[in-house]
Amino acid sequence: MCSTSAAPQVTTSASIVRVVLDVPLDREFDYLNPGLVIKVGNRVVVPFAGRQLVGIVMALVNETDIPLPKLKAVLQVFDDVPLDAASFKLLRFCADYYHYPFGQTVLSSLPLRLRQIKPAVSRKMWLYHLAQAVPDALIGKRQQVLARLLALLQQHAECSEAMLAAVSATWRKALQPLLDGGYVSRREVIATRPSMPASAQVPELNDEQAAAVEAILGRLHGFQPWLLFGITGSGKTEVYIRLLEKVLADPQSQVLIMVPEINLTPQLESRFRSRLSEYALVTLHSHLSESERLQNWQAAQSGAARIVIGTRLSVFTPMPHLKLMILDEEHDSSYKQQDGMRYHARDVALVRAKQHGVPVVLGSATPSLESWYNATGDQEHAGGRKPIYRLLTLNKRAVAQATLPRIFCIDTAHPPPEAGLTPLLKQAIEQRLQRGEQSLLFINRRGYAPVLHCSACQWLADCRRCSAKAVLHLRQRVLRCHHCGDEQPIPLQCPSCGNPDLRPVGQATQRIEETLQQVFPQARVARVDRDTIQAKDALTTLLSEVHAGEIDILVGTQMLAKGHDFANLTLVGVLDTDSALYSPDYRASERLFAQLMQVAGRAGRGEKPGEVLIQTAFPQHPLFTALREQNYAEFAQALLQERMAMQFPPATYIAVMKAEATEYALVNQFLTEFSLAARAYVDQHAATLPDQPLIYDPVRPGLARLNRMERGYVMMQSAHRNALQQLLQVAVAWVRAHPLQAKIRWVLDVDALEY
DNA sequence: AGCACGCCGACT
DNA sequence: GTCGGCGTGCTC
Repeated sequence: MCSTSAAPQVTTSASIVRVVLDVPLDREFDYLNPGLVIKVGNRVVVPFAGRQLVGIVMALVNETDIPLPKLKAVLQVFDDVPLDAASFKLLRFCADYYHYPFGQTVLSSLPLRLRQIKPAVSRKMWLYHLAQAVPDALIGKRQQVLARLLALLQQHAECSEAMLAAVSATWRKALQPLLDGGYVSRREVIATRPSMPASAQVPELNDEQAAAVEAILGRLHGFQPWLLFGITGSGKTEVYIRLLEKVLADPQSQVLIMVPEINLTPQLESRFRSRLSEYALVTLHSHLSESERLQNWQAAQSGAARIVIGTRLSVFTPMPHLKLMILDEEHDSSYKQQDGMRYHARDVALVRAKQHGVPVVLGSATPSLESWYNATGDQEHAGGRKPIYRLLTLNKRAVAQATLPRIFCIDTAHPPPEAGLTPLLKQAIEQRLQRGEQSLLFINRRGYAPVLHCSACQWLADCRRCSAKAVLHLRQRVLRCHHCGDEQPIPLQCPSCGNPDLRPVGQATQRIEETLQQVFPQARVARVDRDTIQAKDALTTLLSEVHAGEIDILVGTQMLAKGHDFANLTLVGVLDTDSALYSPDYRASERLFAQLMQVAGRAGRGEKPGEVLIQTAFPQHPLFTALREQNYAEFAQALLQERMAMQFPPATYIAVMKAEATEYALVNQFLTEFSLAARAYVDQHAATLPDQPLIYDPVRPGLARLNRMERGYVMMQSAHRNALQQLLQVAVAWVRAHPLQAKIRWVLDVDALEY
């Protein structure tokens, strides 16, 4: 059949299979079908450069440009079709927008089990029921097993596999004819973990919450982004629950809820489980085992799971009946993927909602400036941008008695703090101890002290692999780099001048914990940071101790900032955040404000009023003025004006070409050539581009060396997304063809948050 | 990204 | 004499 004649290469039937693979080559690969039954969307195993890979069939074709002798045959086909058309559309958009190879985009959206060659055995659970009366004639006299199965099905509305298996080990085989004949049907069930005892306590909505619910429910059909701007404790979760109750009442519906880090917000999951216990709920996050992940993913993909709660990756989970998306804590930077395809789950969610024609709710007490801009538009300039999102505001705390915490700054300039603590803060802690209330001290630095210093020659301990200081960890007796994890022994004397008097300088969690124990010997002090919370449920254990009142003072990093409700916690102390006030990173103050609002929200969640004391040398800083008034809107407006003036996002769109190598000279050469080529493109196409993107010279990031790699980047910026995208397409093609690209590591970060 | 093919140093 | 170092080049 196949001729050996020259081009054009044509075969007589659709015997060529076009496949995408998890390789950094942005194209499809053709294989011969050796006579297997293959459908578009199937997973196949194919030979590729001396190994075997799993690919996804994109098309079945008759012709190929590849010389026939080069074509290899598909080795194996799995009969599942994991991704639907809507998923491919979303993945295609992302591959284009983030300039990432389509094959890698597609494959990385699948659970690991579906990317592996061994067949993915899914452990689905089914419930069986009688669909219609079975004529007696169908049951043979000797079919005792079948008769007993039937009796069981008549007794019960639904039978689990375990019930049927109790009849006979051969139940599957016996039942099959009735399933085939349509007399018995089955439905998939999701193995739900025992939910919390259904707390029948349904809180009443206050007027703001009710208005928000009503507004969103009034526009359930069609694409509509909402920004739910609600202060901490204003009851955003209750709003979500009410929305879900309404949306899920339609049996043909699914809801996707995204959270920053699910293991840090177990309370959200359990509230959904107990309040919406009649709906199958699955979670998708990094703490699942691979088989759980596969099972949950498949439950979402089949439509059996009605509620999916997941981290950023879940934005790609196929959901055939998706009707609503919710993205909680939308400002959280963990929605941005920091390796591989550097997508932002919030932005992808918006695109997905638009493609599906469904609403998307972004919730936050401190929205990202991007979302704030989209929800409020450009208020400063006449004829400026109109809002794209609808803004809903929750200004009141949901628990009526709970009042907002009072926020004060303690000036560290006048009476300098002793071992990190000002007298005023110590007094406040003392008061709480006397009243039997709890305090939380927030310091965003783990370890004992951030630097080790030689008093004689001013030497400071550096990381050996990074351009960063090594952090002193006294308990483990090491100097550790928080960027690369490298550890080195603590020197007994200064390596530079031999002076044995090396001193820890500055404060970190371990040291504050030690100080507190000295100052308040009777207090029960606990520390929460990545070093103490290594065991899987250490955090849960500790939190329950806090709830039980077994802890008086908590010291911790931002781990403590998120979503925990401590009714008896009435004091939050914030130590040493000044470095973020004058950081060169223009996003630092936005992040600091969000972080401080979040920790402040930990105080006074119950009926007792809370107090927040912030130690700072700059109490007059506008950030603190806005924080004291808890006026995010005003602060955001001021920041936004600044960004407009500086032409930083969200006033403009940016993309960053990042490169690293062991020699900076290589990085510099590559990036210099890159910026020249990019500028040449922009100059040549000035007439046709909607805007001339700005291309900066190569510069080094704040952390110039990381893990022995010298780093650099080129920033590209434009007020027009399309202009930037057109440039990026050419720029990436240029890089892929460049001889240096194999010698260095490069990545394009579209809408980069950090560089 | 991997893996193979390919030419130069210290080892059973 | 080989085992293996990782340089460059390709993958249907």
